[in-house]
Amino acid sequence: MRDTSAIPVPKPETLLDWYDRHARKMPWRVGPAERKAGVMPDPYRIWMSEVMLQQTTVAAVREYFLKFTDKWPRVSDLAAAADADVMAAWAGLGYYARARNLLKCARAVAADYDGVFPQTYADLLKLPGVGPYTAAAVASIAYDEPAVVVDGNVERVMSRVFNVLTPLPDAKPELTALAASLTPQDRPGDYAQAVMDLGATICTPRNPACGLCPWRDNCVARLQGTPAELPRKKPKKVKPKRRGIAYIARRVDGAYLLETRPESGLLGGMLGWPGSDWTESDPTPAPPIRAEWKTLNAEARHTFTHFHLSLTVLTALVPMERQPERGEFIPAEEFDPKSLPTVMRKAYDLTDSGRT
DNA sequence: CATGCGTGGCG
DNA sequence: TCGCCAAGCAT
Repeated sequence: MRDTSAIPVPKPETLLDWYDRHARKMPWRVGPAERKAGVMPDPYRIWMSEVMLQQTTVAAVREYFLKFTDKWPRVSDLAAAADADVMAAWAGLGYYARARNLLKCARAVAADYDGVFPQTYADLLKLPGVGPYTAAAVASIAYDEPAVVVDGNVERVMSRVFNVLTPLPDAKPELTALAASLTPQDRPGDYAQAVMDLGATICTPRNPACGLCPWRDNCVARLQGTPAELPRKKPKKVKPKRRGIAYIARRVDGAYLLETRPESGLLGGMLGWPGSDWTESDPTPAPPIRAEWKTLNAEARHTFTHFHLSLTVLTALVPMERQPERGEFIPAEEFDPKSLPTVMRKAYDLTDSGRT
């Protein structure tokens, strides 16, 4: 193996210089030039963006961020919102516990902190839906506290620069310590965003653009010729296949029979079609209302984090006076398929109404 | 502490 | 078509 002991440890200043020239523009971001001029970001908007960005791409977050901050410009506005409105606005973004915690957090800030976000890592960490990453990101970006920000980008950059061969998640403490060793006292917020920009645009999972990297002469994995092999990860489990039945009942006045799912668990708190459990064996029929159910030809296919789902969709037209055993009828003018989680919208899209 | 928890894009 | 992946958190 090549002797890498002579490779200099990377300097945060080098990355910050790169960030000054290449920072990506985002709706929630205060750019490096503005930031140097003394402009501070709105903690509410930083927190909102960070929660949305948890395990989610910038491209997907953009429109949701604009929608949320337009509807609810301040944390007090969000705190006063109805649960169903927030869940409906979040529909399609995934990981719905984030939306429930977002609202809980806004209400906690309004009630316990007089509508002003706490300003330290330690206090931020107490908020619902705010873990080590988000607390550090808000503390550093919104308040310039030199907190140690460790997300997937940072893990990837650190594992390559320092050639960490331990697979994740075991490597997490080591990578966190390495990240801490580089976190500067000066401009910690810009530095945190710089590492994430580097990971997103240069130090990418596949085909990293090492030639353009400001730390190219400090990266042990690059000097070894193996940056794309890092970080190593423990093998994942295979996703089982499950099946289920969804019942889409439309009343003659156009109202749809829907139900709000339980607060916890899969798609918790979201609106959905009544149906069977989703199981690996044959699903047990469970029609929510007496009707002449017709099975659609196509099935709705969807993959969740930990299983594949194939959903058989049944439809029926029911008379006004018929009472459902589960769920409630939502008037046609209040029904918007965009307020459904994606699997439920896919089922709707298979119906005659959904295709028109 | 391993597991549950979405979605869309990309190679 | 398919596995991997993206600014993680709660339990």
